[in-house]
Amino acid sequence: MNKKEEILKIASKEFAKYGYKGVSLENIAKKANVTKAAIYYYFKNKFELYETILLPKIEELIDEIYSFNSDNPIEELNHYIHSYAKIFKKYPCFSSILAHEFVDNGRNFTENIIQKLSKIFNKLISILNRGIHQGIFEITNPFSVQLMIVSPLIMHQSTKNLRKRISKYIDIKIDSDIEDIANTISKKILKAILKE
Amino acid sequence: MNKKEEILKIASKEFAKYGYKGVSLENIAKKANVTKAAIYYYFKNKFELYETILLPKIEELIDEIYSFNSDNPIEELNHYIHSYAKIFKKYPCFSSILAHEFVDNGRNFTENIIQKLSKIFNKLISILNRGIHQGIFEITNPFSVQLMIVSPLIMHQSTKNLRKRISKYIDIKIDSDIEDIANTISKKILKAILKE
DNA sequence: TTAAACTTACTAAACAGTAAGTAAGGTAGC
DNA sequence: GCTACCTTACTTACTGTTTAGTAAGTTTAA
Repeated sequence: MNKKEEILKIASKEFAKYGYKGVSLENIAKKANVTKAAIYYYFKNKFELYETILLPKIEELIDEIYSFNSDNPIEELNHYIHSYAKIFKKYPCFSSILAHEFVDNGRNFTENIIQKLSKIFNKLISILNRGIHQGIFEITNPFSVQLMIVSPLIMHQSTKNLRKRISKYIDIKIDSDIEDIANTISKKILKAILKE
Repeated sequence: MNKKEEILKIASKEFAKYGYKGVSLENIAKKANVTKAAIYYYFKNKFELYETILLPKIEELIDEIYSFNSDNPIEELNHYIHSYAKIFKKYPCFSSILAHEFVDNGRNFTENIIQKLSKIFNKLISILNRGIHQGIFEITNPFSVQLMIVSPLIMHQSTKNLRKRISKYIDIKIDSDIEDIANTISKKILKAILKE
């Protein structure tokens, strides 16, 4: 593996673990067996390194979400939820980076990134609207639905260790795969917003 | 208002906004119109200041959650969810601090705090178990339910500005009170885990 | 006069970023 | 086929800033 790839690999893990501000380039350099100046040889600054990791994942999520079309809002919502799970599973760092940004109010999101996130959210809105229009969904605030979908998926990844620590005091098994969680969420959300 | 209270007031906001590591005591001092050394006069170190803010809120949440007992798991679950909403509404900084800790895997949680969080989680487990035992709840992983309850409530607070930024690109109204969200979540969760 | 409630002025470490240098390999000109 | 000169891919050693934390001194009120 060449040095640039090595830097990106280590940096992804670091940003996932500590968030943008918490990451030290010195530390990345040490773990990647290069000097800090080598990072600056490949990337203009800390933010360019960050964006190089983050942007492609957002774009892949958009592609995944928009890759499926159906007249059935239930199928569409299911695909929307599983798109997140699929990309989060493929890039575990991605959901953790998003988690850090969300609690930080997107401090390091450029306007470009905000627009891409809006595009993702727009898809959910159109799914919900069609469902309401077809009379099969209850009227629900899309922001609430988005929060109910994305935050458990994200938190599932980022609270892994915390759950492990808590389970020392409680007799309970740690849950398994993010796709299982996505299935659960998908079923529960559908059950929750379907009209009876 | 005396200086200690002023420091605590400012510090709460700062920890909520930036998380433990992101907070600068120099900055708190400036905003509270004291010197940094004044903070060290009242608090042994940064962590003691943090714990002074965090611990009482956790304890109040425990009290609130355990203040209600019923044989009806539906009522109990509803109370469990609204306990979070009540305390989060009373201390908006609390949910944001929790959010930062959760994405940080509880890096600044002492064993003491972990035990208290376990106690909270235990209540949910016993509610779910009773519901399952009475045959009215589906068998669901309590961690998933906890995530579905707490993460949207927390994220609702911490993504406020982010949602505002996104709504520039999307024609949608920002949702209102956290208690409305709690109501929505409570209804949806119940609908989701109730056996039909 | 003494204790509480601070302030001033510092230290040491960590941080993003940079300037200047260098080793290795390729290329151009003769 | 050999020298001169680039370019790529870095490293060394630094700057300036921000940080948690401290030691020693000062003011104020009982």
